[in-house]
Amino acid sequence: MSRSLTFPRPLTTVDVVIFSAATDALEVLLVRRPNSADEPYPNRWAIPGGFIDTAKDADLEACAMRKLKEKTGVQAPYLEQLGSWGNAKRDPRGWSATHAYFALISADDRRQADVHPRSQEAEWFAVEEDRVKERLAFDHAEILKAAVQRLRGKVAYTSLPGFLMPSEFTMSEFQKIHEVILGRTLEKKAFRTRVLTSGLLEEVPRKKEGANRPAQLYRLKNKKRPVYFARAITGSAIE
Amino acid sequence: MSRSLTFPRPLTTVDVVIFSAATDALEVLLVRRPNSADEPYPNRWAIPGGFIDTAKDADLEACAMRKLKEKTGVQAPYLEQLGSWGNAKRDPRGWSATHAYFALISADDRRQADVHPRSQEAEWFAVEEDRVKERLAFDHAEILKAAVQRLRGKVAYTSLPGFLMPSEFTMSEFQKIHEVILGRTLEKKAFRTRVLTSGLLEEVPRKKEGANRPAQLYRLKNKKRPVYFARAITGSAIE
DNA sequence: CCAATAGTGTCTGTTAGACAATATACA
DNA sequence: TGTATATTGTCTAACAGACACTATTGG
Repeated sequence: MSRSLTFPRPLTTVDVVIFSAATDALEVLLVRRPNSADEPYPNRWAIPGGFIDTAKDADLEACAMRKLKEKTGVQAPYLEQLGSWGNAKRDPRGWSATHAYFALISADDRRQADVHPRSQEAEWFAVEEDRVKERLAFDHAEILKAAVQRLRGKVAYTSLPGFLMPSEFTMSEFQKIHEVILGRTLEKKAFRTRVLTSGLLEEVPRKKEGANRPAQLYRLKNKKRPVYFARAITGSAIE
Repeated sequence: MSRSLTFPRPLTTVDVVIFSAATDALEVLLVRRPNSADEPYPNRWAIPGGFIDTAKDADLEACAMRKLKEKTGVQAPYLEQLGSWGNAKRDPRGWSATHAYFALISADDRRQADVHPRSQEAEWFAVEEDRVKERLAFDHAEILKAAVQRLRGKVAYTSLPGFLMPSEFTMSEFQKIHEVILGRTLEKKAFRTRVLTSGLLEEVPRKKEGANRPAQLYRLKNKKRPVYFARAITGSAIE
């Protein structure tokens, strides 16, 4: 047998930072660690994830999808690899490495996402700046921070926020999500022009009625791939 | 003991895609797999890397640095996490995952980089489009492709090529590297203006002499961090 | 003077940003 | 009519791209 196989193997996990948008905040789904003495960080809130099941998981992404499905019931949202974190100290059980993903859940899926009746306690938490109020298990605060910064960075030059919207939405609602993620207001006309000339959206032959002028409804033309802009919205953090 | 520790652990490696620039091509450092029957892909060219040594490597990045040092002798170039690849099939020895990094080696370091007298045969190969001519071991062709695409994508809106240059260089040389990576020519004036107004470079009080008008020499102002541009050079692939 | 490469002048087109003006609903 | 939100008009500044022109060296 090859010498290499005798190396001690790190513990290997996959974690998925799951974002969704509430009316006026970006939110992240966290799960509570089991309350048992032989588990690390008992009772702490954590990013959903866990060990790779080499029997069930064909590859890393499939494993991430499985975790996502287990926590939210959601099938195919936007899923992107975020990075990996591995060192000797992050898990008291030994040298461990996690492959981190981040997922965007549409407002529609979120309403269906049935977070409670599952094995583990789970809850949506508002993201402020680049963290949540709770102390997280492991190095999950750092991973969450990286996820938020990646998302924020990409908002400046991609259409990622589209994946957080319901199936139909107004331009103002779309702008609002951008503002929530970026943490600052955007100029209305510039935003509309940018979005409309990009061909990212198509009009729905319907308007959203209210106590004021009705707003045109739009939907994503492509629910699979984001659009990349050649120019960033300036002033925002660039990843 | 916690149930989770009984999961079979994937094999875990770290690979480093090491780029450097020749006069008219982007090059990548590959190593030859050992020629022994109990090793997978004997004799094939591969991206340098290997198993994590949980005793020596404090974290993933340290492991990547170690691999880099072992192959090139280079200490601190530009090193960025590229992504991870893991599935049941990529290594015949079992479910395995690799944490891939990519590194940029300056032309100066490359001249010093003493690639041959090491344990393993190593060689620089020209990158064409997003691959090399040789068939690579494992899924390394895919990883290399991702690395090239990432680099190419970032060239459109960052100063990454700066890390491939020697310590002093002319504007034309700098532009040439951009062109080599992007695979197309760039407009001279636009390039110079973009670079010079960005504050990325500073003049060296010296000129490069030749059989024609001498050229101003420049050097990077910041050898650690790349500069991000708000506008991409258009027409190029966006990551 | 010629060849070769370095470097500039100037015009155009695109688009983000600022900000004011107008439009359309309900009460 | 008044209030609220949607949508448009218009001007400016920044900057990439195109392209022609000038500058400076050695031979």
